[in-house]
Amino acid sequence: MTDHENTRVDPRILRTRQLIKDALIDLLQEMELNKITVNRIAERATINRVTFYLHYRDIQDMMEKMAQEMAEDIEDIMRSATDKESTGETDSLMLESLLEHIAGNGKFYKVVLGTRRTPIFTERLLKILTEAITKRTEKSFRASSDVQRDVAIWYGSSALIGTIVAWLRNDMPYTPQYLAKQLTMLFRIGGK
Amino acid sequence: MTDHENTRVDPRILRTRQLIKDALIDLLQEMELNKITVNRIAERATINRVTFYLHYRDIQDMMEKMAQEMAEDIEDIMRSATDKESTGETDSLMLESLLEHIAGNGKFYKVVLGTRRTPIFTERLLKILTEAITKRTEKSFRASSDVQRDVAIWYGSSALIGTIVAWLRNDMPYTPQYLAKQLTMLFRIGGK
DNA sequence: TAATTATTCAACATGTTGTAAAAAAGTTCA
DNA sequence: TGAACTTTTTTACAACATGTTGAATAATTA
Repeated sequence: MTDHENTRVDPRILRTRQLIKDALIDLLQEMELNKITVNRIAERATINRVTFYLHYRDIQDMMEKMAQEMAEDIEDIMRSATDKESTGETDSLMLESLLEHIAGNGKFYKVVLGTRRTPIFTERLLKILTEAITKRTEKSFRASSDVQRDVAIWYGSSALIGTIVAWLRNDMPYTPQYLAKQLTMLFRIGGK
Repeated sequence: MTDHENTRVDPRILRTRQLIKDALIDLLQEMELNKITVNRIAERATINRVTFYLHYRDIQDMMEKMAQEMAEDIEDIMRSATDKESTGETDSLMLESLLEHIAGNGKFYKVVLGTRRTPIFTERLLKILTEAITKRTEKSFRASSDVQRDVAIWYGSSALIGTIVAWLRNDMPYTPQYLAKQLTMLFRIGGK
């Protein structure tokens, strides 16, 4: 997706890794994870099977690395949304940026978040959202409604990620902006 | 979990299937799904590997069948909660019965819902909750807040299942009754 | 161009999968 | 109880997947 590399890297490495990643995303659209082998990935990526092992320990390891990259991308996006705004609309903007990013890489996210095949990615995003909400409600949480704070955080973060997943599964029927607004409304009234 | 069988079944079949299921749950507590082989399941279940194939096509098939059984159990529970109540507190009672059932089979649910290893189960429960909420809001939905009904349903059902998962992961720090109350409150104010 | 690094090729041991046929063990029911 | 039936075990097999090796070829760098 993004680069993440400052030091000059051998273009063969970049090319090979990209081919492998594309191949995996490709295969995940077609079959369950347990049908995907290093062999198939190598074939699809038009590389030698041994080359795969020069870059990743196994498929699991590869997915963890991809999830890590995704998490870094998303954290960057959310950080810069927080930075550039000083009005009170930070979380609405954060959501909007996040959804735009997801929509912009729809093919990737539809596979890794929208299918049941790769829980690592969903897990990772849930963690990011949970942390964001936890931070956000650090001071503003009002215990008025007798709701436990941790329950409210569980509730809100799962709601966000679940809605994003459903949105992806339904091929993003709303614009990122509109969905961000909807989510902000739901999020404000409940779970806070 | 429950029986589901009216016709008399050879006790060897029941015994073997139970051994296999227990073995899988056992192994899922210890390792990722991709490390679990039919061999390991058979060893742990103290049955012959070939016997596994007399009952299930493969591990995937086995998990689908287990998820189906879980779904039937849960649907029974929710149906009887709906039946026995005529006051307006149906959904609170439904939630409470559901959470009690989950708590009562904590070891099982902690593994199949609380880990990232078996998305089929989470998926299945999400579907049940989504349908329940859809039915529940069929007439009572008020479009007052400019929130799309489908978005509200995505939001609410994901919130419910996500909270249950988090509750399991944290070893159920609240009683089913208390959590049901909390969820009902959160659910009432948001997502409707 | 020379040195370095990445990729390919061929090969290997080890383990998994799914299936088969026949023997052994357990269950049912007259 | 004993005979008929069903399930489980045993042994065996072919196909495929895994992870690693050492040596060759190819691409990049400087």
